[in-house]
Amino acid sequence: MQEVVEVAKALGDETRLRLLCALGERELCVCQLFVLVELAPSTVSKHLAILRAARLVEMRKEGRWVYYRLAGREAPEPARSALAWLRGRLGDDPILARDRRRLARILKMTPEELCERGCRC
Amino acid sequence: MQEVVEVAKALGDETRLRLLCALGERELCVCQLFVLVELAPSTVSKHLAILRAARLVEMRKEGRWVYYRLAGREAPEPARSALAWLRGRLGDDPILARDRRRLARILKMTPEELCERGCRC
DNA sequence: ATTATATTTCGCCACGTAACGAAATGAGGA
DNA sequence: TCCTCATTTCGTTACGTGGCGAAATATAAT
Repeated sequence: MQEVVEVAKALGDETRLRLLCALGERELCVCQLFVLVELAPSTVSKHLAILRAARLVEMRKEGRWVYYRLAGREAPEPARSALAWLRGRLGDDPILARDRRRLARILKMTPEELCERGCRC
Repeated sequence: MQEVVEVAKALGDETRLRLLCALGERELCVCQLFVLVELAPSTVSKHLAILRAARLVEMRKEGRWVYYRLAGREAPEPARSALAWLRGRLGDDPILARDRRRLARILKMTPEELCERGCRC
């Protein structure tokens, strides 16, 4: 049961849902994520740690950058089915729609470019 | 999205999962529920209000007693699918197993008997 | 080696929330 | 009507959580 509680708690926050939604189609670098949600790097890092503890996302280090992606086949059932539940439920939200538009622009830059333009990561 | 956040928050608490699990098979009176989870009536009442706000349960008044049950067909999609998600995920937990045993004994009494025996609701 | 920089950890503050008991509410019964 | 009693609401307290900036960590580049 504790595992279910942890997953549900992780999903019970608007910022974390935005992050999961952004990761729906592709993996993203932390610097792309905090530019997207417009919060301090430390704040986004903490959110990602919570999602990771609930096994909803996985991470991958590449040089100076850290990439996050949604949990895959090897994730425990509660997390996997929760992601499936989410996918069906986050269709037409104005905040998420705005995020998708902003993300499209962010994706036109590589993490290198994004950070050089004074995102001051 | 706010609706999804509210449902997830409601599910992110052990006591509330125990209540939902107990309501899985049948409706129950508040006095049965707080005897089950061994918390103060006011505490259980608040948990039920949170579950009700998230549309995960419905209530029915009958005389002095109030009965709660899981939300049915007329509940909004996020709540209904969340309950379906839950059902598959709360199988073999020791706390829930204990609750089932205790609930079997509680169900042998009517709410009248339960309250007369000094449950001091 | 030293510096620069992407991310995380830590310490703090403001706010949310779970617990309780006391008081309020509301429905029956006397 | 007045009283009883099941439930909810209110007020309080302790603890959890989201936010930030500063310091620590780790990796590349010079």
